[in-house]
Amino acid sequence: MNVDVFQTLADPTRRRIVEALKGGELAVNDLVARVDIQQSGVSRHLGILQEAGFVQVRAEGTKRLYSLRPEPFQELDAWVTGYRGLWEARLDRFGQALERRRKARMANPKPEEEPP
Amino acid sequence: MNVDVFQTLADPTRRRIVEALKGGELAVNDLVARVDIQQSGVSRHLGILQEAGFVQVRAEGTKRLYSLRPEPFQELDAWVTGYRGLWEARLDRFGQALERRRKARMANPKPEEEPP
DNA sequence: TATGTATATACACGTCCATGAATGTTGACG
DNA sequence: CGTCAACATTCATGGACGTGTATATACATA
Repeated sequence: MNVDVFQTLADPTRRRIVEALKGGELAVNDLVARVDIQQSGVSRHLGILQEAGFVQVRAEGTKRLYSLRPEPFQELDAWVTGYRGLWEARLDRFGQALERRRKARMANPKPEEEPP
Repeated sequence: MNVDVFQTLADPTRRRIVEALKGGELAVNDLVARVDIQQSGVSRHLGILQEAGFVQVRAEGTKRLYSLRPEPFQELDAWVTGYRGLWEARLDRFGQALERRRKARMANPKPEEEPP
């Protein structure tokens, strides 16, 4: 977790891996199929992503299933929050009303399922 | 604007410049005083930030006043929004209530001033 | 016009890093 | 135990990039 979030996300291949994992956990070979680099490269990128806290691993037989972890994204969200004033302050009243409704929708995208 | 947002933000010196500009527009020499690299380096970083859409320039005599632009931050915000489900979906009902109140506060930090 | 200040650009250098090829390791299964 | 499959690791290499030094450009002022 000592590696920088932005530096980790700077590589386009790493972002493609992260976006592929948005749909749920995937094995290394599945990722190799979606990112057009060698398997060794994917493994190294996954190591970097893991060290930065972006992914976690789960062994299942010989396969290693990688999935996303929320922490670095929260960190990124907190960082960009410090700059929201750049555009939110410029919204007029009508725009602010729209914005509030958009946020309400985002906080409640669909009726949430029951916790287990 | 053809340069990648993450790649632009990957450099720590560039982030220090951006954070220094959060307080408002600054001349190049002011930035040199806050970032411990040479003036030529600051100018080159500002060029990169400008090409990526992060900053804009305004000439005043021989000085060039740089200030932030909202677009790349909005782009970053939109990107991380695609991953908010990673932690928001895991909140239980109590946490969700807290989260909604936090968002309401953020959408309405204080009574907004009148537009000019 | 001459001089100083503010900023941008050119050039060279060293370092970091993403990639491919090859090899190592571990688990499954006959 | 031998073989195959899935994945990690090592090594070498080419390219990108941040930095400093030096130089160029533009503006202000005497």
